[in-house]
Amino acid sequence: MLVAQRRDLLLDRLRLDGRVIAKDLAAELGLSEDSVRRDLRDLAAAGLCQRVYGGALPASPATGDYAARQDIAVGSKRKVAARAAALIQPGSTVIIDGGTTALALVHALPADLKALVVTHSPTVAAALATHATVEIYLIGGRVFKHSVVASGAAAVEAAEGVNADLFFLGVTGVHPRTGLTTGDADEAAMKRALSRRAADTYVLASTEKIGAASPFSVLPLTAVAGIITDAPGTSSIMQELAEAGTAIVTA
Amino acid sequence: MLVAQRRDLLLDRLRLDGRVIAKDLAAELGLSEDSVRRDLRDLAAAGLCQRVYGGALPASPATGDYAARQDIAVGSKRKVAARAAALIQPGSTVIIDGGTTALALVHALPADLKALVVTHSPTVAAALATHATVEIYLIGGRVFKHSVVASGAAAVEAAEGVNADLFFLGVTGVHPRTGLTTGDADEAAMKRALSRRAADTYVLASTEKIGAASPFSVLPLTAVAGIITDAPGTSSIMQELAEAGTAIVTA
DNA sequence: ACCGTACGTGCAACAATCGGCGAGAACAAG
DNA sequence: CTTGTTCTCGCCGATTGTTGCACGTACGGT
Repeated sequence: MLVAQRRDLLLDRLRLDGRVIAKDLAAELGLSEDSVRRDLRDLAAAGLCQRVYGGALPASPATGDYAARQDIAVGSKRKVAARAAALIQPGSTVIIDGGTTALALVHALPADLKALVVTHSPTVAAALATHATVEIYLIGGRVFKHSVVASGAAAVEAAEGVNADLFFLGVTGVHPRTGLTTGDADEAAMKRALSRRAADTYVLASTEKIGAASPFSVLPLTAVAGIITDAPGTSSIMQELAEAGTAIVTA
Repeated sequence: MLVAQRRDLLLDRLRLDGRVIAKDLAAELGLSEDSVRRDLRDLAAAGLCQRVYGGALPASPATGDYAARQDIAVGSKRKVAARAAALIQPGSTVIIDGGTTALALVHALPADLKALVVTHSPTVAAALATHATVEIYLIGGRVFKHSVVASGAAAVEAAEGVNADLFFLGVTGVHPRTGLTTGDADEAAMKRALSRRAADTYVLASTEKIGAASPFSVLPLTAVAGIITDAPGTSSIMQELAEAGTAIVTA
């Protein structure tokens, strides 16, 4: 076991378990707690984890000194992405939509996940290229710039050949009455086409999407298996969604 | 055991095992740890692996295979890219291959160029998204990670529907006798398919490609309209190429 | 307030690294 | 055939990195 490898392992455990206990790791790896502590100290110094008494936690997203709003949005997206990633079964086929939340999902995938990811987003595909074990199938077509995804007739046609277990749908609005909406008609059609090719569709809805509505309707709320969000269930909009029978997956 | 052979073995082990331990390799090959270390050091300098205490790890695709190669001969690539961009007529349809030189071409495109760019590289497509006036058509298919392009049957089929004026072809080797070569058979087939769909094919050949050869043949030198390179025409390889009747476009 | 546990630091032993050196092989030029 | 050059390889010594242990301190639960 190389030192650098061990540190990667620590970071993996942090991502997967959300924490690391120095004593346990020392026992598992068969070395002294001192060494584990030293590693954690170094990783913390590099900003890769947060040191706590007894072990360490993943680096809190709020470590940076960015604009506060951006941090919240990023944190929200990351939470939603992490919850979405947990839904993916090894060996399954997953369709991932375009957009920033979908991109966060790519980064939240476990490093050793073996799965086939289908996407119509070149950005998602490019980001996945750095993942060791995931296979990538890219849906081609006319690329629309505002959201950087392939859409149009050719893309819909290419999507018809796909059969997936899950589809992670990104939208710009989730509203109790208008349902799931987005800003472009062609894109909405593309999202519908992808949704038809998956057994279950989950919506990636970071906080700011909840209660918002955009011009073009994608799907009714009843057409999806669940909405993944980190918005608090106590808000009136969330309660309306719950009353409408929508399954809420809390991140 | 030849030196080059030994280094290939090291890279194979890195791919297969995800790590190499200097001590073990030295014992296995029956030579001193110093030699193994020297090899690892050189490979790391070339961006092909990441040196760590006790051995080496594969270069992460994010920073290594792709990003490190990007560092190498960046000036050369940029010159070639600028010359290639000058060949594009406004209003034409252009196919752009994958790879770092192709990416340089994207950045070298005039900001006000109106053209349709067809590509099977998600990286190229994503980079083009920031361009104001260029339209993008993405060819989908199975994405191969080492070069981050869509290849395979579906991609070839999707390419059949395209008719372009120019194809900018990226290869890893340009040699007077072996012609144009690359490192993957499927990729070579894809490049041939794209070449058939364009009236003229130009090769993007930064200096380090000239005189090099890779396992799989893409096209003979006679099949392309020209080779864009910044290698000096005085070198013996370049003179051999010229004598073989290859059109050289000097950057 | 007390006690067990975790923490950090300094230390010693050991392993790995790096640069330089010289021996030997391969090769070209005279 | 001899000479000189270049490359590779193993070895040496100085340096740096890693590890476990000991000791005093800080922390958290009871």
